[in-house]
Amino acid sequence: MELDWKALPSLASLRAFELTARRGSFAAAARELNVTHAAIAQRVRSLEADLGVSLARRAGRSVVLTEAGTRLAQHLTDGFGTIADGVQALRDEQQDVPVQIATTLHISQAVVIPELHDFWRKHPEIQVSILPSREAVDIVSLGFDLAIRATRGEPDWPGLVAEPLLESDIIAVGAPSLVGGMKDGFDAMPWIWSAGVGFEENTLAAFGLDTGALRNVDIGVPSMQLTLARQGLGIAFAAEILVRDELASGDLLRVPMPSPFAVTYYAVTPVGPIRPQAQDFISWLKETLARMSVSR
Amino acid sequence: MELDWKALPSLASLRAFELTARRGSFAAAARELNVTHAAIAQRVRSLEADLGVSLARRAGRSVVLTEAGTRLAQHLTDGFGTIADGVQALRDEQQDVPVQIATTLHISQAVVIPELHDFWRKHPEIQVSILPSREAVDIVSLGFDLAIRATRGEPDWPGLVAEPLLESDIIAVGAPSLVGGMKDGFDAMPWIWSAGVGFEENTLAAFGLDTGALRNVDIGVPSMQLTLARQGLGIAFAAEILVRDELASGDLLRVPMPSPFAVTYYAVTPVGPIRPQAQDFISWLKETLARMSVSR
DNA sequence: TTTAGTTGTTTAGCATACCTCAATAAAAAA
DNA sequence: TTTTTTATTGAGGTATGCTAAACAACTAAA
Repeated sequence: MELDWKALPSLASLRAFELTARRGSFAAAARELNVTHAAIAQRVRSLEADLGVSLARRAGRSVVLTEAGTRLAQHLTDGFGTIADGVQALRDEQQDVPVQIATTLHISQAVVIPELHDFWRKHPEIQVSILPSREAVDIVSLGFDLAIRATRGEPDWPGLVAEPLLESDIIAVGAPSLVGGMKDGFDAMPWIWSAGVGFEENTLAAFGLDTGALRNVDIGVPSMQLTLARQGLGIAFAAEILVRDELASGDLLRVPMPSPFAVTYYAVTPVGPIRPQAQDFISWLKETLARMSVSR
Repeated sequence: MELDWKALPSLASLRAFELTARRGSFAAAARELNVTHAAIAQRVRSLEADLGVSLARRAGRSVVLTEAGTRLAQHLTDGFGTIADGVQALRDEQQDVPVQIATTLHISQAVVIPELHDFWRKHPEIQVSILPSREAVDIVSLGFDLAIRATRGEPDWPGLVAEPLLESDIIAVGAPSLVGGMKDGFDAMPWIWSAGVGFEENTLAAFGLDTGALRNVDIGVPSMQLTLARQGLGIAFAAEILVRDELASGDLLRVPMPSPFAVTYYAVTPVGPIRPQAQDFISWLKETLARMSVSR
């Protein structure tokens, strides 16, 4: 005989009775389900009425199952136990898999890694795996839980969901030896950028610079740009949040040019459900960045 | 590990997903649960969000389970199957037990038995067992499902629940040879009743008769009273509903005295749940008696 | 015995989990 | 192509199941 849902009483009633049977009283079951004992009593009575069988007799202060009730409770405990096992297995097997995060080297070094100890303190059971990569990878087919990406304006990543984390100005920075004391004339200095990369050329244009006439230090590897700037080889631009520490320490100086625009950092996830661990990480990241943001 | 209810997602969501898994589409599951397919889609998505795992992917016109979904569905089908088996076993074992009805000979002969074919036509699977008894028996300790009892005024049977079925006037009847043509002087006729039975003496008093001066035919067995009346041995009183057929056929004539009061028939059940079969019988009885009542 | 604490019962009223409705999109069948 | 079936989404409604509160019944401690 195949499972027929129409023949089953309300699942809430079955749940209430199952726990009552194991705990021996309505009150105990109620505490465990976070409801009042009146609710449990109602469900059990409704189940009795539905089945037309007395399941529990009130014996003084607690309840005693009838013979029929005992047999039913056994089936319920077995059945719900199987269900709980299946759910638990699904949850367990994800517990071990680390949260896989794709992001750029800059973001991970400047923002995520320095604060990670705080996350591990709050969620010691969650493994985190960060993969820094040069360009945006396909997190869906590679099985990543999320990426941290920045973009100017509205995000447009098809098949992905973007949740805003933080907004940060794009600023120009250079080594103190290069920038110190200067007020203008920065278009005569060497700028560190990659020719042919649309975003970088657009950014320079937004600074009011002519990419054609500019002296260009092209290292080809974006992750090295700030390193070069720190060594005084030229002026680079970056999101303020990424260089804040170096500005504070004096390793870099801000070039006195107004920020042409800001970029927004997003937590990007595949459409569909998000693993609880990944959700925990995103929530933590959002809080952390918000805290960093106000302390600017 | 013991079953922990707090770790389980909503049971409605699990139910929706289980049936979706077996039927292969939201729409099919929705039809079987008598809900819209939008409801199913919502439940499944909520389950996915809760677990943080994709369970079903859209594959063209229907849905295909993911690997995780397949495993979960197996547990769910097993678990809910066990539960359904337990419930079904409880229902089956009552199916065979007949509905046990305690009532008086009069009521069963005049009201229940003549209409029983109609009940069997509507509920061929329900067994009915009628026990006619002289006085009210303890239906709780004897395990009866219900009794049919009449009383004047408000019912008062402790430990029992009484549902009104029908009201019927108490009238006086006699054989045509005895009553035919007479207009009054019935207090001079022999009356059939049992001395010492409170209800019968009160009834006579209500008719305006003096039990002390009345000629008394006391047969001792209430079930024989109407038989004696039919044979012309005296005048008896009874509820109108019980003698209607004999009045119609002319076997009995109504004595032209106004009815002093009416009695109400009740379906009486033990407190607590009522077996579905017994409930079916009571519902049928109520309808049947209501139909008989209006055709008076 | 009295008193205090725990538990079950009942009712009315309320809240929210779950559903319907309606409009859209997309795939398969006709 | 048009028609039919199915999934998706968001807004809004409602029935199930809950809370609240007052009571009754029992137990155990004072």
